Amino acid sequence: MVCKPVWISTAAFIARLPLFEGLAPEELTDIAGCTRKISAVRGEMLFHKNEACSGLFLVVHGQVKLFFSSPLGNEKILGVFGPDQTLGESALLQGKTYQTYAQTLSDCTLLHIAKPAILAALDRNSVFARRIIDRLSQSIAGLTEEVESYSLCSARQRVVKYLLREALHTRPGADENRRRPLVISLPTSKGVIASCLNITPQHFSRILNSLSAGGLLSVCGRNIRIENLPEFWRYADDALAQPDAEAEAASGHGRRPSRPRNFDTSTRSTSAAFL
Amino acid sequence: MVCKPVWISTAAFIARLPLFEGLAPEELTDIAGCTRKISAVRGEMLFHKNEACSGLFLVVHGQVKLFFSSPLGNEKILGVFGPDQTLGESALLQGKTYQTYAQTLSDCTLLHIAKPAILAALDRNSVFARRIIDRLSQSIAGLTEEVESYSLCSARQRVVKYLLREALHTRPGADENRRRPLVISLPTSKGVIASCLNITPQHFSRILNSLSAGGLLSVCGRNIRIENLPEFWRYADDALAQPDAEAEAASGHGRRPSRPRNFDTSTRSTSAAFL
DNA sequence: CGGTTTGTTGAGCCCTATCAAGGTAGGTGG
DNA sequence: CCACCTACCTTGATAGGGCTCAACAAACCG
Repeated sequence: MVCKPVWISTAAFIARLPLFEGLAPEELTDIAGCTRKISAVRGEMLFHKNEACSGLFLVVHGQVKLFFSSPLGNEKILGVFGPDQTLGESALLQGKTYQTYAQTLSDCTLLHIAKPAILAALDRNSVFARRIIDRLSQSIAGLTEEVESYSLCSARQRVVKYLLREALHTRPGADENRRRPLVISLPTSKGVIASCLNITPQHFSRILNSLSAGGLLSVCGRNIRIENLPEFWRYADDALAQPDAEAEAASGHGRRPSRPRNFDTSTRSTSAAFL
Repeated sequence: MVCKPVWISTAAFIARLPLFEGLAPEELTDIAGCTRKISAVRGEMLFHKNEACSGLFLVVHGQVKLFFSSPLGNEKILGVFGPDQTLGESALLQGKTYQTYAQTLSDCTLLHIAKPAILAALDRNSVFARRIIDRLSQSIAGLTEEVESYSLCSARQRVVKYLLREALHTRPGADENRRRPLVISLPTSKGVIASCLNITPQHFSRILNSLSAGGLLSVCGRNIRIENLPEFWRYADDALAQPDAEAEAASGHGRRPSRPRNFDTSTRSTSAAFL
């Protein structure tokens, strides 16, 4: 069912990407010259945590996961990357080591652009630099949102938000007033998605069930139909920890709005500078 | 104990910062020309979430917190920023809106550099661009680490790791083999730190107690003395959820009246089986 | 000295993880 | 075509980490 793409030249593939748009032809050929093609089977490691970063990875075809792993063997997936996406930007540009592991989720074709080529382009071309900066900023925005989700949202809400995002991604036109059911198909396995959302597969399954029981959606394998979009939005916006959809809202004990807390007069600052 | 700094020219203050190092004098004066000084009392909002970003904030004196807030009034602090640190880089460079709220934790002096000045410098000076890129990458590294912590570490471990980081920050030389106790003083209130670590103040307090009962550290107000550094490291490295250290010790004493200004070393013998 | 902010302690409960089996589905070989 | 294997997913039971609620103690401040 997955059709192997016809292989075109690396230069052509690179030139096609928004990231490299506007580079001069000779700059592109420079970069293409420092690029090598990688074919990886499913389950192959692309890089390890704490490994020195050698360049930028570019997914041509297939899926790659970025993840952490604890000594106990637990793993947390930071994200899944598909065609035309890049891996390892931040490590590359910090001149440091990778912070995560990267492993293919399926057979993959990748390009690897050597570090010096990127750095050279960065120095020479301010438009390219600007584009890199945009990209890093978006990364920050995404991570920040993730932290917000973990901190302020329940697992249920994270699931709802995820589905909503996914839905709008597949059909950008569908706005919140749209009444018609919206069908989305999960981009990868449920287990992987669960890990991305920082919950266990079991819990994810139960949440989906519960939402289904509440009439919000219906599940059929990896296809999910959102039956009640407005309710979805309502749920995502509220930070209300909704009692189980079918368990009745009888116990309406909302949490007490806590006063903003803790001022302080000392001078130092906490952790390393974010933002 | 906090001494109000003598006010020097904004140009001089800016030139002093690593971020702007290497800029030509006229570039610096350009930037200084677009900079205004802000004096804020404690509790003042610097910006709101979803507000358009007008420029870069620079802390001269005082502390500012970056935080999210849920409809329920719960708040999660992303970070606390002190003298010489900057706020809002990523929003600025994405050309988008702020993702967090910013509020002063104490009376503050700040500088605000208008957006166009930064963007211009970025375009003109590739060294500056490079420095911004480094900074954004560091941001990403920090946030990534944060996500890792939330995903793979218990609250206890996050506390230990935080203290360790703080300890090494105040005394960089102290390496893990050092046996001597290490005293650190928390840079801000415990409530704020708890929020940064994504736990409640109550839980934070209990964890500190438990670590104290285990002989790992002793607490006196905002001063914390790490008694057993190697054990700290061991704990931070393992992802093991250690069984409660003082389960048996609980019956020992009801409470420990804290003595002002002095560490209380007498509370208990350290012979209690830990681990 | 009273009011306010900050920190501690106790009791109870809920969300979520863990452990442990089952189902299902797709691919492979007989 | 069926048996079998290996992911992948679901379901059930149980427990525990961390939060909530509620006081109270301590420190701070004018």
